[in-house]
Amino acid sequence: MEDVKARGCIRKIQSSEEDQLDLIRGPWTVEEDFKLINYIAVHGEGRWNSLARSAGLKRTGKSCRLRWLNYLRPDIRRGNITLEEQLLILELHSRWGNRWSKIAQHLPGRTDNEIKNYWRTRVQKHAKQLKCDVNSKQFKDTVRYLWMPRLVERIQAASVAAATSTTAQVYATQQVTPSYTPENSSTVTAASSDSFDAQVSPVSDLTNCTYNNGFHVSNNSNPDYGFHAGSQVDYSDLSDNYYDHCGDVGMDYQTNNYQPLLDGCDLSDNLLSAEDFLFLQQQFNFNM
DNA sequence: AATAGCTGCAACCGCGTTCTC
DNA sequence: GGAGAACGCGGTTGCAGCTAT
Repeated sequence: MEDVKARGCIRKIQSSEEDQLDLIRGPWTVEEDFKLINYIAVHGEGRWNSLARSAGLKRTGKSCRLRWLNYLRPDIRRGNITLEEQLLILELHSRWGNRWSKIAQHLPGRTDNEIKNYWRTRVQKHAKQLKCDVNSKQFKDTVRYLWMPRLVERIQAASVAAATSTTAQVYATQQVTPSYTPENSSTVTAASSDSFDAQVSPVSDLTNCTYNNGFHVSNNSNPDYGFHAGSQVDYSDLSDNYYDHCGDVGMDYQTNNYQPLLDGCDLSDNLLSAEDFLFLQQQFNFNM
């Protein structure tokens, strides 16, 4: 557990009403965490204002809820955002925009706050480096036609590497079904009524796509999407939605199909090489 | 070694929506 | 049906730790 006491001072809420209650704000202490965890273990969550009082916490209900949901919940998945998660975030954000909570529903163990922070600190950083607006069509195209294919490449590479080393042993000893084979790539239907959820195909569809030189996007059985190796990118000639052809991105979280790819993958953040950036900057300057 | 600038992320805030009485 | 409370979401802030100079 993080030593929250190490962070900043604890301040009192200024408003008179809350001042009377002697409410605390700022970083949570270990003691407060224990109080909250223990109380929820016995009484369950919800009714946060009364929960805060009953648990003896001098916090607002909001603060307790946030602490629980974003940090203390037992199913919180900590650590770096994996390549698969990055891919999913990019895809879902392209569909839903800043609907962080909705996006988080598709990344078990990740909170909306974490995804939001990831977007602001990593994705927006790339947009800034490219000197373009994160909401611009050009940047969205970059994400879709360069960044996402790069991620797919790296997922494939990690998958291959894992398969040739320890994965076989894991499969043999744990009887884990190998992931993303055509045979087991059955469609998963999720509970939500959103169009995305209606048919969530496994990532095998996605990784069937081939990428040449980072800019050529093609598919064994699908039409070309506008990028060609050695040629300039023609943004005006792009398909409206590459994934309409390449298959909906989606991870099968409900089976073992997902977990093998999560293990041992490269977690570094260098998604776009210097060459990529130079190329893209030239593209942006050309189009401005 | 000092420090200025940057990064990542936990926590807060405001506001719209949903729930409860 | 209405009012107030509670909840949930997206945007923003503040600060510890890291990096560059």
